[in-house]
Amino acid sequence: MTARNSIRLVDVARAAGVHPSTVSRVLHDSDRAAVRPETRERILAVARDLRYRPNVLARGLKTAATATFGMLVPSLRNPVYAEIVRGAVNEAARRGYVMVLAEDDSAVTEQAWDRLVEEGRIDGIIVASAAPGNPILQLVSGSRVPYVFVNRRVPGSGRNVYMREGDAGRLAAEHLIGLGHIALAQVAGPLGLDTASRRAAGFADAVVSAGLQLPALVEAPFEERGAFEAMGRLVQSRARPTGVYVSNLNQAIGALACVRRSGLRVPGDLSLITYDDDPLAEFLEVPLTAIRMPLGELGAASISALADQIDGQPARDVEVTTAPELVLRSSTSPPERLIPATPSPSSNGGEQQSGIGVDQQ
Amino acid sequence: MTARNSIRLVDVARAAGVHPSTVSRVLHDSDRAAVRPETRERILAVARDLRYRPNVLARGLKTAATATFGMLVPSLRNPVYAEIVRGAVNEAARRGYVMVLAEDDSAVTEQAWDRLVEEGRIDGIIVASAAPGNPILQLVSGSRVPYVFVNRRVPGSGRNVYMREGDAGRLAAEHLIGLGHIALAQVAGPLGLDTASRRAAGFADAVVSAGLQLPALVEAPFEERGAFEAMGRLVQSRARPTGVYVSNLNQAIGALACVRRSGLRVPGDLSLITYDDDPLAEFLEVPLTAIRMPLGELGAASISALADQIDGQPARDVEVTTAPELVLRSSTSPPERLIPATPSPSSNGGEQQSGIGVDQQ
DNA sequence: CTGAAAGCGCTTACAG
DNA sequence: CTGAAAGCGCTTACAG
Repeated sequence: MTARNSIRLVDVARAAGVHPSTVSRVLHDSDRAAVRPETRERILAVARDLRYRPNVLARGLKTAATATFGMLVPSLRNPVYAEIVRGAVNEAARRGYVMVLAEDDSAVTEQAWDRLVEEGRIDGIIVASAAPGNPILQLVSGSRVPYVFVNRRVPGSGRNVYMREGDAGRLAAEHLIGLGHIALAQVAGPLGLDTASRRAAGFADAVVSAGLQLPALVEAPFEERGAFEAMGRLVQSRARPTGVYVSNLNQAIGALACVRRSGLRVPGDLSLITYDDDPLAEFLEVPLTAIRMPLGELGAASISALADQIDGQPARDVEVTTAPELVLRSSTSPPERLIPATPSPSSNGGEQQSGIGVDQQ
Repeated sequence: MTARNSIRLVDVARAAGVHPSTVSRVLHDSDRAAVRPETRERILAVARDLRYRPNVLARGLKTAATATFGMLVPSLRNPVYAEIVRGAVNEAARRGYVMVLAEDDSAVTEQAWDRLVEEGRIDGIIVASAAPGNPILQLVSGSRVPYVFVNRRVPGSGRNVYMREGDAGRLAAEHLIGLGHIALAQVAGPLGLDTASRRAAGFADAVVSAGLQLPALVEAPFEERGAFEAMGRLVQSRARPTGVYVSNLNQAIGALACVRRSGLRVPGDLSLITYDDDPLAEFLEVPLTAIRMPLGELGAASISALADQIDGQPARDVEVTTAPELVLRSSTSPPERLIPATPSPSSNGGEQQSGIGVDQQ
């Protein structure tokens, strides 16, 4: 079903009155091909007229290159990965590559691997699904395909492409501290995940550096419900924080729901800042202050890193240095009270009028 | 960079002491291959031991088939497409196919087309980006690659794979009407889009069938801000509706923000039901009643339809008959007032206590 | 500067 | 039941 009935190299050669090898040469060796200018022009013109497109299968068979990259993502649904994928797909296209995508839910890792790598479909692979125990780690290191880990690093691999997650946490901490908060806490992601732990570490680091106490940390999966429950623990703790950093947007939505439910006001009683931004953050009942990350750039960088390896450069870590960006909205403000207190049992919604019972200093 | 240094067919043949063609035969013609059982077993065993994997490039070159499908989506970010893609990727994997994804933002349609189709990379293509004027429509119909339109239909193409969008609208209308609403309206998507128009038509149809007046309709892009504004028009209209159907989740979040801003309560003053469900809908300040669609199934069905074409069956429309499902949450309730009124100018948030100034009948 | 040949790793009639 | 040959559409030394 492929280009069987479309123009082949020989068609171009025939039409231009030259040997196929000559056509191949002008189509490839760009300038340094020893081909007479007029011949080259003629061939190029014919190829254009005929809308000739080389068959990548045939070329790949000969050159042992497919102009295809594979990418393994933990979840196609997660908008964060969608954005990384998009950056990667577009950069790949710019370089003449095409992307094959597979969801690596670990149950089918080996199958995806066989299909992409063992069947020789790809020139390199981007792994966004690294996690402790994921079989992909073995597969990839026991193979000869070029590869790169994106977003979630694998320590010691020397082929990580990642963002400044720590700086995101630091930025969040500095924002809250700058607002006057001293009782800080965070809802972290699963700390076994490289990204989650760096976000958390950066936040804690900046808080401690500012001379404040090590912030409380509750761990939760990267989704609404888990964060709802984790936030519940924070809100009911004796030393209830006034400023909380949440590790992704889904968590933030769950956390916000929890705060609302417990009758506290955001940001009056509790300031909330989240890692990850999205247009919808602006339209929530209290628009979320967020930290925007260069996700598309990250995806593009992973392609560049892979292409470098294929060009023969040794693999190396690459940090996307674009700084995390604070998107200021309404969920953070100076604390209205510095002395931690337990929440009132009343449940009066999350309205945003002036505060009641404020102990502002 | 491909399987150049991995085991080839000849390696298996050599190890099994047979001719390569024999190996190929047992690996392919499944049962009906005229091969002595013991030979076949021996070959199979060797192939397994050597972990032999056929090189798809070589096979594809010979058979003119790549075991790869292409897919064009309007936006990789949109969770709806993410879910369709996921369904497609998984079904493709089940059938031994791999998926190449490209974002069809129309500016690069031709480029993506060249890369996927003209270069002979794929056996068929799934188009999720159909829209009036999109150049893909010409490309696809002027070509010989098997293809299918998914989600957004192209009338008359005879190769649409789609869901019962109309039934979603009907379900929404019936739910609101069942609750006692008589003043209905809808925030529709861009009506030039097949999906948007079917959602809208189904809703209007059910409303009129119930003997009620044709519901007001405002059109908005499929995102928060546009819906926020469109909803504003509805809320300020003289005949303010008490029940509104919104055409996707992003719109619903924008619409909810608008209602909140105008000082109306959901569902007391205004019931809201949305097309599209997502875990986060449950965690909004008022959990959204939603209509869940079989998106993954839709993606899988598009792969099946394409595979059928490749098997030689004529192209045909296929409807995914799984019924839209009502996910009942808190944003819909019986109307507290049947006589439309203009909103009060006060802005007292969107709390959910008992109503004030109710004209219940 | 250009042509002729070999070969990438498969599959598939065709012999025998 | 199995082998030998040709060929898919390219690229790339090697001649000349």
